[in-house]
Amino acid sequence: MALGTDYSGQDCSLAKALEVVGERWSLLLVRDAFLGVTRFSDFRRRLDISKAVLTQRLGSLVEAGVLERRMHGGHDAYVLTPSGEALWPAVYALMRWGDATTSTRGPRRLFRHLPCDVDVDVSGRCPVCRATPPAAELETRPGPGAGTDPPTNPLSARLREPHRLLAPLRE
Amino acid sequence: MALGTDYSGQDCSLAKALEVVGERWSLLLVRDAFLGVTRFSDFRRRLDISKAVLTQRLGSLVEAGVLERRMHGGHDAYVLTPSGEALWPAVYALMRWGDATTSTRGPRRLFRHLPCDVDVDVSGRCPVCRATPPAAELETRPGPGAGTDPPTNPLSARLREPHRLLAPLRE
DNA sequence: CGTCGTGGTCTGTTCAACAGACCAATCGAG
DNA sequence: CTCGATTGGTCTGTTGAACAGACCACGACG
Repeated sequence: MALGTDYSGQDCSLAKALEVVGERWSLLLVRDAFLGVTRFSDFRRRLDISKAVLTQRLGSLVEAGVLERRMHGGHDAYVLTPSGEALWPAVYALMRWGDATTSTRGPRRLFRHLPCDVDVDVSGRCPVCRATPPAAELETRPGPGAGTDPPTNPLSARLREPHRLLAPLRE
Repeated sequence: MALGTDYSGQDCSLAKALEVVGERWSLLLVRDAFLGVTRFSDFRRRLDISKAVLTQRLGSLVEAGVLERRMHGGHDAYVLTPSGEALWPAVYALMRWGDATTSTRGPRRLFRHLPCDVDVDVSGRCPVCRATPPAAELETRPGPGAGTDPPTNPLSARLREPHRLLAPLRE
């Protein structure tokens, strides 16, 4: 999308947002970052994306301030910045719409507000404390709409187990 | 994006959603549909998109059940279906993220909950009735972050005036 | 020392988006 | 009725992004 990525001349917040996260793969990378994926090769395993494009996407997300790249011994780690974490409501809303339109058995993934120990509602709000919790306070687990096939790789298996959002899966 | 539009093999609601609205232009078309745009030529005027691609995008949104095409005398009208209207929380969340990351003077557009006569908050909720109102109950107007240049065409000028979402601008 | 995993770059190909020409149907003005 | 403008497209040639896959440098491990 990159050439056209500049929806220039548009005085619109949505267009600005899409210039950053509207390209192919971008939001799926952000989603996996919320789930705890941090490494180049792990993003690749999850997404079946070409290396060149992954390099480019991670680079542009870093440049846009959505991800931060941390050198970490032998390997790198890409983690969400506060600005990237602020994408959570948008990611959640799109997931719920995807569930509503394509799943007959309910959400594929559920999110529990850890301090209150309840699942958030369809608008992302905690029914107990009535707040819209940030991703860091949520734990995710498969929902009734989740697929039944065995995961294709150990990484995806780990991502299916209940775990806190934003917690890196590897040190 | 269309070839790759099938994020196939992904058991993920976000991927399903992006297969429908993740292509270039799609969400901007949906945004304009919320603002009341219904006609082929009006989408074109707003978006500076090639005719062939617009034809294709409108077609795939209709096929996906997001838009409905109504023959209407000499011209056609594309209007949001209930499923399309359900995209409002996602569109709103992305707009707010776009504002937060690219606007220094606040939101470019504000949304008022008509029954309660108050602006909705950053999470899309009405501070009075505490509900997350559907788009049909909202009125929009320019916010403090809106651009100051004069609109490039009469259509965009009309879209700047306060008006109810989903209300067609033309009969 | 060989080999595996990591994190890339480079090359050739394919396919979607683009600009712009063209066109049939309809509508309003004269 | 005729003329021109508008609407809602289709078609063609070009460009550029995504893709598959080869290659490579570095470090860890056995």
